[in-house]
Parts: sequence; structure tokens; C-alpha cells
Amino acid sequence: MQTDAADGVTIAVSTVIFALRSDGDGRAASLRLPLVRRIRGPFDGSWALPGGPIEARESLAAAAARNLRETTALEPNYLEQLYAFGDVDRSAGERVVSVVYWALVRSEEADLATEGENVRWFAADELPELAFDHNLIVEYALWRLRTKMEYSRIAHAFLGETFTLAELRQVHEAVLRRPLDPANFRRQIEASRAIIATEQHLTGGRHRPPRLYRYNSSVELTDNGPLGRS
Amino acid sequence: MQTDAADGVTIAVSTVIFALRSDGDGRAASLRLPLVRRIRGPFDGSWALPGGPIEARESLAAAAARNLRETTALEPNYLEQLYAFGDVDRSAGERVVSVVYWALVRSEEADLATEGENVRWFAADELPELAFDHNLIVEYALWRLRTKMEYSRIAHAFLGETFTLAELRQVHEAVLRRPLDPANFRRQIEASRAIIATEQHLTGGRHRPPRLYRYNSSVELTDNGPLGRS
DNA sequence: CCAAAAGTGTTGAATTTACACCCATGA
DNA sequence: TCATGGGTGTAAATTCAACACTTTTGG
Repeated sequence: MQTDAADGVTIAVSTVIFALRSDGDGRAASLRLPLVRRIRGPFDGSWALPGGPIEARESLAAAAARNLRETTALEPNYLEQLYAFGDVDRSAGERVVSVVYWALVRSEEADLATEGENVRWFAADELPELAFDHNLIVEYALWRLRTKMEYSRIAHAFLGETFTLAELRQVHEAVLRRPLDPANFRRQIEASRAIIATEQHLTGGRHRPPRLYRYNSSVELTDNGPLGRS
Repeated sequence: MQTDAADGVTIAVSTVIFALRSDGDGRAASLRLPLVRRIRGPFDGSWALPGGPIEARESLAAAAARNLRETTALEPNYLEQLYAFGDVDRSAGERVVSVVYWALVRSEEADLATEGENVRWFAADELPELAFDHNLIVEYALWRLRTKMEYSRIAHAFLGETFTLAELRQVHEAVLRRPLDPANFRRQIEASRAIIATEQHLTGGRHRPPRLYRYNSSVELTDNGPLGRS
């Protein structure tokens, strides 16, 4: 599973993949993430984050994107490094440094994602006991997502090409777990210049058809300083 | 210099160490950091961030603290992981993943720091061309320091046990490179509850003796979410 | 016409910013 | 007493939050 090093320190990449999926009955969407079942020790049979060794000729981010594809057949809409976990005893016996990434994928795409005996999607706030220190890792990823949602345009990564303001607001509400004032939300987003109004409206709803918007790609999703997008 | 891995991917730790030192003549303190001269290829003779391989039984943070001690004989007052750099071609020929930490040390301690032929302190904004991608790494560390200075209590890590509000403000000003209103600065800091007034005053100055403050250790320097202090 | 979401307007509160002004000390 | 940084007061400007109100559709 990991890359063996001469002196016993091995390196691996893991990925926390978030999608927003509507629960069948209720209206509120919830954060979900795919886990894989381990088929060897340690923690044989436990659920764990998708991950694996890096290949000699791929960057860390490429390794994360690859193991995202391999476990869910999805392309990431947003991908960012989370943290490198390297405590001595985090992997019983062997010494593993895990560089962890977190990713956001579109809701519609997540619906198409493969799910099988060894890959299953879980609600982010109802996880079982995971292998290694993966519960802590997911907690940290959730914290980062929520923190970043407040000052970035990251929510767009959950949505498709066009979307209504209500959809964008529901993404914020689902992630932050609190209702937002539609009027004030509209003004905040408009002030950020992150969206562009299209002339299309979404028809078929029961009420006044909302305008569709497009993401303004001249505005960065996040400000990562000199690292830019990575 | 690095830990060789079986498949050619090696892992190392580097550290960006910041101190605030008063320039001899002018009043304004400036951000400085120690670099080491490489004594082997690649980049033989170039300046680089202090770093090296991790030992089998030490955590990443411990490795960073150790190589800080080894190059400067200083103890970090603040230590945080910055990023893991792992692009394929960042180290000509061999494949190295560097987990980089950044540290803050007290100004007085930095004055005692060793400096020799192969260790020298540079002004953070006047660096020469460094080995590998270390210029980018320092840029990112600077960005992180400045960003974090605006919403954290991190500035205290540059100061000693007690300090005046003017000293604390000068730390902010030096890092952010802009003057701050003394009156408003005082109120912001007081509102944060991060300082505790002592009954002592700093005498010997040319004017009204300012009160000395102590850091309120019940307030976290930074909010790193579930990771707490690492 | 009615219900409900889309979208606009308005007001008061809270926060930020600028700057006037008094205080206390060394020289 | 004067110059200067320490420290307090205050009012204008800006941002934030709550909510009333108007618009537009499907039924």
C-alpha cells in the first residue's frame, strides 16, 4: 500500500473527497465522502480514506487526483493539499508519512460515482471508526472546508456550469449548517463579482423562475498566495 | 542530505525560521531568516533553507525543531507546518518530497544565534537566488505569516515574557509593512483578551513610561481547528 | 386570486477608521 | 517647560443583519 523506504520511512498520499448529495426524503443536502474498505492489515476490514503510494514520475497533486479517479471514477473540481501527517505511531509498526489532499466534486457527478462492496459513501458527520488517524484527518478537512467557505468562492466547485442563487446559497447552508438570509447572501455574492448573470431562467419550478448565473472565472476560487492554484 | 527510498522517492524536512531584528541604524525592525550554504551538489555553494532527513523515531515537527536547533541553536517559539512540496523536477535528478515548517523565534534570542561561514541571516525581502524551489517556499511562508498576523495572536511569539503595546504594535507593523494607528491597535488587542496588564512599567525611556503586558496563555495563539497546536 | 420563492429597499446596530486631545516623563 | 510617546474620547464612515415589501410564476 505504501512506498517502502530504505530506512523504514514510507510516503503515501490520501484524499478526502467531498460531495453534496440530497437525502432522498428531506430537502437539505448533506456532505458526503467516499471511503474504501481495507483488504489487508493493519485495520483489515476497516473503512479508510482512499490513498496509496505515489509514483516516481507524478506530483503529489497528480497522485491525489489519480487515486480519486481510481476509487470513484470522478474528476476533482477543486483539489488542495490539506496536511502532511507524520507522527511516529500513526500506523502500527511501520513509519508512514501521509500527504493528504482534499477535493470537491460536483453533486451530479457524485451521483454517478461507483459504489460497491469496497467503496461506499458516508455522511461526513456520521462516520464509523476509521483506520489509522483517519477520523482526525476528516475532522480537519471538514474544519478547513467550513473555514474556507466563509472567505472563498469555493462553493462553486460543488455546482455545475450554471446555477441559481438559491442553489449556491443552499451549498453554503449545507456546509455551514446554518440558514442564511437570501437577501443579504445575494448582495454579498454580487459584491464579490464572482458570478455573472446569464439571460436564462430556470423554468419548471412552482414559483417565479430564478435567473441562472455562471461563475466568473477571472476571480480565483481561493487565494493561496504565491502557490496560486495547486 | 535526504532519506533514500527504494523507488527513488525521498523525504526531507526544511524549516523557514523568522526573527525580527532591528537594523543597526534605522528604527524599523525587519524580518530576517537564516540560510545555510550548501556544501555539495546540486546547487553546491548556493544558499538554502536549513533542512535534512527525518529520523526513524521522530515526528515531522520534531525533525523541524531539531534542524532549527542544529543550525541556529535556538528554540522555536512557534512552529507550524507550511506545506509539502513534491513536484517531480524540484530537485534536479532525484525525487524529493520536502515537508516544510515555519518557525518564529524571539528577537533577543536571534541576536545570540550562531552565524558563521555556512550560516547567515538574510533580510526576508532581499534574498539571493536560492537552491531548488526555496525562493518560492520563502515567499509562501511570508504570505502565510502576513495573512495569519491579521487574525491570530501570532505576533506574541516574536516577543519576550513581558512587552509594551508599542513593541507589540511594532511587530505587526514590521511584518505587515504598514503603520497602524496606536489608539485603534490598543483597543483591538484589548478586545481580543490576549494580553494581561502587569503593574510594572518600562522606565528609562525618554517619555511617559509605558505599561508592561503579559501574554494571556488561556487564549490560543492560533486556531488550527482539530489539529490544535502541532 | 393565492401561495411561495425571487428579488429590491430600508433601517438600526455593530464595527472600523480617523483624529482630537489629555497625561506623564526625561531632559 | 517642552517635546514626545502613552493613553482616552468621540464622531463619521462603512459594513452587517434583520426584515418589510414588491414581483412573478404555477396552480
